[in-house]
Amino acid sequence: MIVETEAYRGEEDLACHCRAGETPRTKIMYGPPGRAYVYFVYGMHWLLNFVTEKEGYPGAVLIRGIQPEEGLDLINKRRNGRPQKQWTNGPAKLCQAFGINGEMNGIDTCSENAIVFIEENMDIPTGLVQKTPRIGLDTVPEPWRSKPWRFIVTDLNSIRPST
DNA sequence: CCAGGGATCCCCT
DNA sequence: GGGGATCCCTGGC
Repeated sequence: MIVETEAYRGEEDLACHCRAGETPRTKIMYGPPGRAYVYFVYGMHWLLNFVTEKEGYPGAVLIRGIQPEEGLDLINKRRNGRPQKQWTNGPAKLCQAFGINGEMNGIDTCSENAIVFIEENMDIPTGLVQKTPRIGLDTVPEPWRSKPWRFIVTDLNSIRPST
């Protein structure tokens, strides 16, 4: 279950990779929605996004946190035996947990046999979704640094009782 | 518990 | 040539 996301939208959004226009790195974001945009940061981490805007207008949603429901043994192994709370509570952590890397960049997540896809599960009440500024934008000018385009599910226990 | 810094490399300037 | 949509370990308190 996806519990934390961030939105990046348009070349005018100076926090978005597309601020530099269409380049080999960003071209996926200019394509049709539903594709995976997977990129590499800090020399060691992969981050997963889903393209969200219509073809020709760049935009994507970064997946920053998930709650795993299946494959816990595999995730535990991939996360190197760390405490369960640290398995998928970060954009690079969940990519490691899912085995997501640059080979998945650009795949159509809506196609029949996509290895990365989103499955509709339940509606989360908007009252349980908190909005905050996006993370890691210390060098990004205003107003983009403060745009409340990060979304986190609060009070997870009211959706799914803790085990 | 929190703050600080190193790891490490692709892409853009 | 430099910075980055991060993570993890260390040291201090």
